[in-house]
Amino acid sequence: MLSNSLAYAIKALIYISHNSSETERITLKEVSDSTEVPKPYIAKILQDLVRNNVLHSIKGPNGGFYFSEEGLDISLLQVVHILEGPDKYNKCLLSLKDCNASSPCPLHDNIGQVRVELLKRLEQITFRQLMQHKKSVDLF
Amino acid sequence: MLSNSLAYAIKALIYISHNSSETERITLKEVSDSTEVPKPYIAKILQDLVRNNVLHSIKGPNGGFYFSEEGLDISLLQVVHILEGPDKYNKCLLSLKDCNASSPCPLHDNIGQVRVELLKRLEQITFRQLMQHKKSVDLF
DNA sequence: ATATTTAAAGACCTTTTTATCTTTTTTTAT
DNA sequence: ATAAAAAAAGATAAAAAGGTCTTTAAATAT
Repeated sequence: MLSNSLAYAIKALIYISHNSSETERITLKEVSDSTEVPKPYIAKILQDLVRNNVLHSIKGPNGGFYFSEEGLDISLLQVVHILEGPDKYNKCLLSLKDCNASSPCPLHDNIGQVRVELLKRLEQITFRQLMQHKKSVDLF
Repeated sequence: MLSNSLAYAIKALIYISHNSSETERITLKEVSDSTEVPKPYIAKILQDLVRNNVLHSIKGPNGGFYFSEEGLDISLLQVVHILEGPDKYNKCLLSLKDCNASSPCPLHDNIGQVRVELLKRLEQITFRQLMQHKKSVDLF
């Protein structure tokens, strides 16, 4: 239901949210080791998130990735938009061009409700919330 | 949210459900023309559905695809299982092995509910229902 | 200044999904 | 029997997703 890359990103971000601050950065190696996502692959994903200001990073000794205070309030939906584009959960389930509330496709009212609910929840969930989840501490 | 192939399959099946019977078969060409799915691609999908008894087909002149009476009661979930395998909407959103109600991952209770609702609806919807949808007549 | 540590960038490879083309098999009408 | 109509099967190609490797750039400690 969620892509591989998105699930990896969420795991990595939860890990970083727990362990980082502006002064305590997490290295790529640590993220890769703890989340068990291949290093070059998670690197690509994190680079993308840094470019889009979800995370910050600093190079060199004692460098690494960290969440700023504001970053923690980024929603899952924003991460989806960055990694998969804005259309991922936002188009007609049958890819019809003229599907809408007044002229709905046969799935629009039924499965479409689920899609809308998914969007709503993705928008509500932030990393500040996720990091408070009890399991997220020993996820890794 | 749904794969390309699955959306194609659903469109084709809705079309066939409207226009076929054991004596009136729909040719591949007609399906391809009406749904605007490339012929060889929709052929592959329909073959798969025939092998799995969702549809029936007959070769030769006046041949084609048709839904049997029982076929119309096949659920969308069964089609998902055939085309995408049983795990598609059935595993932990973060792909954790030990994610369950008593030890849920951080998405389990929230996004997981949406997943369960999706499964429930996919299971309830049959082609007999979909063919009664008003738009499904002039979908194509 | 230099060496070391670390992320960034870019080239490359593999697998899966999407799509096309060609040949074969089956059925029917003549 | 033969020709035509149609699906089945299989081989191939293109694009996207997933994954790896190497080089470059930046920061820090010495």
